[in-house]
Amino acid sequence: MAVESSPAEMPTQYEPAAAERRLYGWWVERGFFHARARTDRVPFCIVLPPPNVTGRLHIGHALDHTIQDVLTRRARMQGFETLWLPGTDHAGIATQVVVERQLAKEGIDRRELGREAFLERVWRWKEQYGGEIVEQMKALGDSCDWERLRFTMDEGLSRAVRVAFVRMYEDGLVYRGERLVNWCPTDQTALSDSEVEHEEVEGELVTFRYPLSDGSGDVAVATTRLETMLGDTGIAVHPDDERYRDALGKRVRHPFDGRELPIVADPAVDPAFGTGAVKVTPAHDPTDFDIAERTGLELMNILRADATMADVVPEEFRGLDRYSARTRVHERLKELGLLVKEERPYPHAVGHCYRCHSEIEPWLSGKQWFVAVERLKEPARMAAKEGRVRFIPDRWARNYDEWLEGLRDWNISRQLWWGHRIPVWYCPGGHEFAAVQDPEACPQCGQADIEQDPDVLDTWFSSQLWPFSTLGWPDETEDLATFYPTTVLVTGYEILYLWVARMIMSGLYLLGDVPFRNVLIHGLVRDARGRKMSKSLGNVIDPLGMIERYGADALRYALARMASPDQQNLPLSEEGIEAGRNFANKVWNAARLILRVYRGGVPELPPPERLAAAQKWLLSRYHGCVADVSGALDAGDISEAAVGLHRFIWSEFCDWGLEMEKGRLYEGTERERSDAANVLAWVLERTLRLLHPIMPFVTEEIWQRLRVGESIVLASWPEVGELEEWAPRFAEETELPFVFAQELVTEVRRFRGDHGVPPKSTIELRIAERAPGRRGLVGPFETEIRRLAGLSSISFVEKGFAGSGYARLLVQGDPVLIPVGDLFDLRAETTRLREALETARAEEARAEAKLGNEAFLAKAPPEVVLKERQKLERLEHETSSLREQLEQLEAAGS
RNA sequence: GGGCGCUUAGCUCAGCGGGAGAGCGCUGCCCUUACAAGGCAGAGGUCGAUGGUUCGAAUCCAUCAGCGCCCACCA
Repeated sequence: MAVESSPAEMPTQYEPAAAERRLYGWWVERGFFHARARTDRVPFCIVLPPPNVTGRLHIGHALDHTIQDVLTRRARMQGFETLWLPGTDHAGIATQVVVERQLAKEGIDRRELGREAFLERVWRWKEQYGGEIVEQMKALGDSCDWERLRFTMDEGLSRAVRVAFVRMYEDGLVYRGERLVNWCPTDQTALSDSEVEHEEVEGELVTFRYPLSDGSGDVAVATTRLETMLGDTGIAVHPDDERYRDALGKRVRHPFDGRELPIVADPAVDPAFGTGAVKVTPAHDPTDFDIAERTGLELMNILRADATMADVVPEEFRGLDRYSARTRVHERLKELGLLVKEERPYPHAVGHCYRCHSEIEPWLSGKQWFVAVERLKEPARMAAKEGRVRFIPDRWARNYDEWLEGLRDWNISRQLWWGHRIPVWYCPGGHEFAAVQDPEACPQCGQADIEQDPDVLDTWFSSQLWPFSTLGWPDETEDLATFYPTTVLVTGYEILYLWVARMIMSGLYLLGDVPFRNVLIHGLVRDARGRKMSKSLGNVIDPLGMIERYGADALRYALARMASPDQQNLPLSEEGIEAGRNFANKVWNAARLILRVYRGGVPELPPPERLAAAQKWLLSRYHGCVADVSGALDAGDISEAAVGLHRFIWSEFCDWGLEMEKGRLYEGTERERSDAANVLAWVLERTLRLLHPIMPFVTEEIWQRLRVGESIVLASWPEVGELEEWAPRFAEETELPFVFAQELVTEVRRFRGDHGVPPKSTIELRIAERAPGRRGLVGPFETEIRRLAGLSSISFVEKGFAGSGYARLLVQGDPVLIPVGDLFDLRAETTRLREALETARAEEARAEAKLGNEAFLAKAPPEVVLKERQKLERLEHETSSLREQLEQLEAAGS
């Protein structure tokens, strides 16, 4: 799809919308993003953290995807066999809840519908909305291999889940047990520890008394969840607590149902806290559960699945929800005079459901499935310690390690319907077995009326297999052989434990190797759910709206610019995206200029002896840019790369590089024009390639107009070594003269501005040579200086030159004289020079003091001392010049 | 309760041992044939506080203050 339009047809403003759609479709059609498993190239692979199938792309995805696409596109240009594998997650709870809500609007409860009909509804929902996020990824420009698109409930991935489960089951790593679980009363399912978010709430701590049943007094206990006292089955004190020595073995009487609760001793009780006595509610508190196990206290489950009071509690509380029950218990204790103390507010952390945000109840929900993590965690810790998995930034490695160290068994059964059903069957004969294929009968006793476990697996159970299940595991596919372990995983830190750590454990266990060699962890964009952050920027930023308005490149640039690995919070504003849009437009217009003078084809650099100093300068700056960008990307610092490109393109290439070529381009000889055009096109073409991973569309759009190849997607990544031979020489040759030229031009422009001298009136400039060699400094850039500063001529005068009617500027200590005639008011300039003299003198004094310091001379490295000497020399030169100028001015003015 | 991070220009952040930087915002001038989504010039900071190490500290160390995040079964 070579672009046929000529430069003249390039509008003055870049228009992203049409270009993006056209280019993306063409890229996919040409198969540029498709990776081959049979390859001689070195593989590079990223698997996309699968977004929820029914989700919409939010700004957090946009960031995550931008980083991945930058790495992917660059790897492709570097010649790797590059695979970015996309896919979506069925997101068990999240999706089920959405569909349930949908049904609720129609007045239907999922239980009425039945499991199969309900699942049909979910699948229909998935078909309807499941593709949306894929389309949105395309709008962003994600260069995924769409031929490999996966979904966690695909046939292949479902089989991977079963194989993994069965293998772990048979290996004793998956077991079934009855323990307290984190129960969400709203979603009515168990959750793993990782799915519980602890948050501070302003609670209350209520202390009340249990009367001893022998009438010899009472025992005070405290709680933040007063309603749980209905399920108390004992009181515990520390075994060594003197205060309760006599109470041990006695009983207290429950004030509402008269049950007698034993007082037991357990070391888990902290005698220093509160009264030193703890009410024990084994069925509703993990610590209490453990105490009960050790001391033999009974379990009393007082909650129903929806967190209302069960029938075991006294009638007056029955059916109340937990909060009403709390109030009611409070009232009744007060009536009975058993309340001792109320502390309110009493801030403490309470677990909340990560999906619906209800308060979690520790609850006995019958038997649940668990993964025993003891044997999994050590290999995973070792892999990080030995560097087989590298975290970027590496401080996450420590968090990872400590999390694994404290990890407890993982509850994987969910009381949901949407998900991978647990592949375990039970037969009336009491046998239990796991199978990859649906069995017809019990393998032990042959009975046919077997029943499958009703629960489904935690979504993260399938997610943990993602880096290899997507590549074909458990089959030994070519994809798996080529691309596993993958190169890098890119993700936010919020799912480091939920997901990343588990992939490492399962990859090591099931395949014997880590799933990825690097984990690039980025910060969080202030997100769409309006989550905290006191300094909220206000409204949610919708990536798609931004793409429509400013273009995908603009959004990508804004995100890339923030994506520094060290940053945890990545604030994004619409102004930032606007800046991205402006940048794209800047590149576009630089290209417009060049395309007016460059005919297309592969640019060729003129031989070095034909290069103007300005061209050598530009080439050496370009060389620095390649090194910076490559270095930044190697270190995973997308931000650094984006900022470096912006600086080079805008402040160096456009502001000076292009401006300095205009003379040759518009007024030069035929050869000068052609050489200048080639140099500019050469730098532009390579710069586009450097920028392409971040801003794929505008770079392709321009690159094709340069007619250097089919697509920039397949172009090679610019070599740092390309100018290795010349760049240092160019830099050395041009650096000092360029800085002088730049300062001179700026000073003259400032002078024009301050005194209203219009750009069109040319100036005959004189430079008083104070030091030898100034002519040599001006020479290489003389024509450029004249053009940019609007000078008709530059001449040199002796240093004592004392003509009147001149304004006197100072450039690097050299007096620069601008003829201004008799009517010109020089007072402003005089003031300016005075101020300049003052600062220069202050700096001079500082340098003198430093060089007069013996310790400095003795201990500072020689190059620092040398630098300081040069600085002092320069300042001396400058102050004496300034004094002289002032004298001249005063003489002329008087 | 444990751990991590942040505090630099009005805003958002780079710099992490040797002369305070960027983007946006602000001020002035300019529709100069690449770009007004632009050009040119400019204003603006005792680098959170205190103490220490050092010839030299925004940069290293300690303490403190404020902010944020992660982890955590103290009623």
